[in-house]
Amino acid sequence: MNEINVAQNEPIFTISAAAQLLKISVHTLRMYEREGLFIPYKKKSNQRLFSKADIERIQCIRNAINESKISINGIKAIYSLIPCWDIVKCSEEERKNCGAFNGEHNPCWTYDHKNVCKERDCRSCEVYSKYSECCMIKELIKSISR
Amino acid sequence: MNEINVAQNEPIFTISAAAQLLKISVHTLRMYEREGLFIPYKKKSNQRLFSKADIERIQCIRNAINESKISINGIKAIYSLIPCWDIVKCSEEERKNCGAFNGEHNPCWTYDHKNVCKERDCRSCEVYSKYSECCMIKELIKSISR
DNA sequence: TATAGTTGATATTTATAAATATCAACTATA
DNA sequence: TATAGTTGATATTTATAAATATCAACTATA
Repeated sequence: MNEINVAQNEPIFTISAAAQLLKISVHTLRMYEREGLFIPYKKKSNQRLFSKADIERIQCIRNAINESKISINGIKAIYSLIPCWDIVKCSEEERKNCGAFNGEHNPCWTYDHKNVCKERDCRSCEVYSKYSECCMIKELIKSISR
Repeated sequence: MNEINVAQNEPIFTISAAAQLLKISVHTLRMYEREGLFIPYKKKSNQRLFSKADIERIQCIRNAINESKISINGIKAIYSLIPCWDIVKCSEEERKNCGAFNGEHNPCWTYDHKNVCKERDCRSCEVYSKYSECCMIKELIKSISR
């Protein structure tokens, strides 16, 4: 009953398995990672592992690129609009010196964090994991404007 | 004193003048318009006219495409995240049937409006005119999350 | 310990978005 | 009323982002 039902965030797929599931090459996957579109789990040996949630996230990135014709830099710019400050509740002072808060080209998880985010693991941070789909970002903006 | 200082929103430049100022072709300008990136003023004869504000707006679009490498569809997706509903203060009911509120691919001003926006002229609407620069959109998201 | 898979880095190819060109019909302005 | 500019529509070119290929060194696993 639970050999099939693996937890959504359990890193179980190797890069080649992930590539097969997504029908793309391992090179493409590494390129997306280098661009900061996702953060895979890494073993001590530096080998990447992907969870089901990772696969879904990357599928969403694929759709944005191939169907919606949004360039990789466009996706990064959209990710940079996620109101992370509202989710992690960082201080005024912290925001002043935060590249993520002040930038508009890169997702927050691509920055070296000094503040409240330093202790956080971006991969399990709500900013990264919950709002991975483009449609979720607009929903988030809607929810904070209530 | 005021022959030089023309109002920012006065439509004074023909398409060829605008193209010269922006160092692009009139074809490219018409393409951007067809994509819904901007709305020029139109004379009764259907001829376009551009204001200084229009030129600035299009310069910002150019930078996004050429410097930031964001595709046209990427820019459209970013524009679609502008919380117009929070600016025009439309009702719950109106939001339910609004393509702009529910979509995530196109700027609100590219939709046929039925609601509160029907009476509004998008070109002079704050949603369109005030948040034309990409950096302003993040600022807007910040301001509504206070 | 041998084989299959992984790492990052760089170089090359390809797919296509963005830009340009061309057209005949229409409009502005001198 | 003649010329220069505009309109939209379609066809073509080009610039480059995205994808792929190749490499030697390293790691996993049977």
